[in-house]
Amino acid sequence: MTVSAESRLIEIYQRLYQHFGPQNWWPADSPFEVIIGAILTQNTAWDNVTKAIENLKKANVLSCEAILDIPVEKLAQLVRPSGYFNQKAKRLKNFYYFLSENYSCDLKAMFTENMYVLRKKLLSVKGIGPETADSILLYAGGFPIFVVDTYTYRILSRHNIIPEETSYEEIQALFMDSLDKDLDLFKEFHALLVMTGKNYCRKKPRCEGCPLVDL
DNA sequence: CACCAGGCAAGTA
DNA sequence: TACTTGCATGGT
Repeated sequence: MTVSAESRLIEIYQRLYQHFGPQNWWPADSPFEVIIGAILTQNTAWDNVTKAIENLKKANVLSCEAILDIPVEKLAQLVRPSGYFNQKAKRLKNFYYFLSENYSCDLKAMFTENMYVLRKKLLSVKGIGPETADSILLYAGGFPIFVVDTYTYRILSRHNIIPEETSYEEIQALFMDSLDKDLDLFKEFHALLVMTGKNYCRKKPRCEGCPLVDL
């Protein structure tokens, strides 16, 4: 990694923060809701996720035990607005089964684990990949780990800060090696990248003809 | 009508 | 290992 890449990230953060201000992510009332949202928002617009979470609230399905008790078909209907509802109902079940078996449904107990040990365990749950695991660790668990998503990749590659083929973990390491390990910084930076990432067109590889945001 | 959204797992060669 | 495909609703 180059020194210039490090300073570019810090510069980008300063500009985004000055322009948009604090985002106060994750938008949720509790760590429980953060985890639900992290699974439901996979490749899905957040507005649809809020509808699904509203359904869960109305049905009073707001605990580890409730998720495990409700039939998967009913759970699927409740989360239907978030798309991929059959898959996501299973994924919610998978995570809360994992939480039940290993930590007696106690999130605080789970978060006493070492960050990277827990990350590996989360990745072993079917339906939890790198971004979902890191979102849970950062925004529900308060661990200083950086969340990488499609916008993060898109912005960095468009501005030629990283090559096209850079992996998730490489991008994550770039941020974590460049920035102070500050929880609020990690939370805000990821949120700001999502905000501005929506302004980038999706075409590959270098989005010929598409304007870049002035970072 | 087409395209996209805060991914991930499973199948194929 | 390196691609490809299925999953699916709702907004623009």
